[in-house]
Amino acid sequence: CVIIIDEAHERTLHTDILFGLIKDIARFRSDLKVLVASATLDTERFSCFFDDAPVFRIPGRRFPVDIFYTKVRLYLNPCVLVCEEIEACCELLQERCRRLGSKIAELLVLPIYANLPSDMQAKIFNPTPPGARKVVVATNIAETSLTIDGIIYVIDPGFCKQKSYNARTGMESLIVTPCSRASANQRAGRAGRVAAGKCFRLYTAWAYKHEMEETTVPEIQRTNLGNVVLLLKSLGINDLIHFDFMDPPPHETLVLALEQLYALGALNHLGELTKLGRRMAELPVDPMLSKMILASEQYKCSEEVLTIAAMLSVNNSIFYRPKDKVVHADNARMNFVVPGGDHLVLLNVYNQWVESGYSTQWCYENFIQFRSMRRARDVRDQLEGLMDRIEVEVVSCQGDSVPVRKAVTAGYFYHTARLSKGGYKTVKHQQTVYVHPNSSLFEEQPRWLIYHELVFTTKEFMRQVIEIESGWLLEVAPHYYKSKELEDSSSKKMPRKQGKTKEELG
DNA sequence: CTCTCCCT
Repeated sequence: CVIIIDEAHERTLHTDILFGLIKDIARFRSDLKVLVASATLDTERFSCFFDDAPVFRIPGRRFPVDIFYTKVRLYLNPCVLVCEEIEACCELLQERCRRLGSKIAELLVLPIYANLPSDMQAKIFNPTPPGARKVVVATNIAETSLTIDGIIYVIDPGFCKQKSYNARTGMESLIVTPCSRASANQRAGRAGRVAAGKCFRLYTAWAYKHEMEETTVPEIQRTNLGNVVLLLKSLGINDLIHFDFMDPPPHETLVLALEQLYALGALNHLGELTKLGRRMAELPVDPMLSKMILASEQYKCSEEVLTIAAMLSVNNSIFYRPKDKVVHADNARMNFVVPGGDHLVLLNVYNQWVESGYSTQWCYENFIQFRSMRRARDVRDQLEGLMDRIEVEVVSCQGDSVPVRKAVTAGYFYHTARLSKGGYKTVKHQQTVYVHPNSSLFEEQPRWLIYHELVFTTKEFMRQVIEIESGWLLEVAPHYYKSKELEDSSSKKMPRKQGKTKEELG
């Protein structure tokens, strides 16, 4: 039996988990052969992790790429770095071309990024007309995920946008950071696929050598580990603090994940998986989402909650808002607003799309991204298929929003915010947070809110919020909230302290 | 008063 782990250098969350599991299994399976394939040269790390496994070097078939550095660090126009980098950069280039007029040959400027509608993505593959040149302005989608034929020159600004996770506050953010040398080399390599090429790095040779990290920080060290911990527990791995990770995640991240799973009732006070936890682990989604789906059984609204879970899983890419049609797009979006909050708006969008017969035209007319809807439908189908296994009957609450909001509360009570004089504060950490301006509740400002996620961009924003009543918190999580902590007159609103230490839970 | 690196 042979297991191959390909693209190991990408160090995704899942390959890293696989490393740990396979190393463990290989110890008592002498018939098992493991082959780890990596495109980078840091083979020693992999070899060392797998008990000094032998290394084979397979030469690649690539053309040479000349690399040029600048004398000083060059930055793209600052506005390009601050917001909507790809679109802004395209506009900048096009404006320069207009000013040069007939002095230069025609230059096609084309953007590419994952959330760009597919028909616009397809343009980068069209053959360039004779005499013209093509510039593709890309995110790191072009670094790994797709290959564009005929690229001879690469310009590398030396930055990337990376997700980072703060386990103390449970907040994630996208931060522009210098990329690693491995990433820079991957980018340069894109110039040498069809012929000898050139790569222009907008930074100095010194910066490359001394300032950049050798490799990118693996995803496992900068993400929420809730579902990883639940998965490992369900596989019978109890001592996560001592699990053999190639690069262990921050201790606080593991502790927070354990703490949240305990609060959700997925783990008992010994850190063992409960019956509820076992059912939660059957669903390939984050623990809170999983708990929300399981709670929908009690409130007889699984039909609606499955849709909401699916819509929440396609991150913020449902509504299409092109720059030149902002007013139209915002009007279209307003037409979907229903009372109660964003989850119910998403439910409304999905249901109307179902009524349209899953129509592409309907999406186009309503400024909805078809690709995201199709993805939501796939996720929903997959989740619905698992309902049997976790013994949840698929039923509808027929338009009543209370059961739906209670089910959301049952999964997300950890994400409660309360309106006070200074604005919203999280109940857990008394952290000041803001309703995202895209939210349907942006102007309403209800007293009690549950947020789906907390993201830092220009401020600490709650994205996807739903209005709740404080009494529901007691109903769905009596073990977590005590009634007097929710009284309006009380000045301190703290959840009950959890007496479990990491040792007990780990 | 926003603003999306990538994938499951």
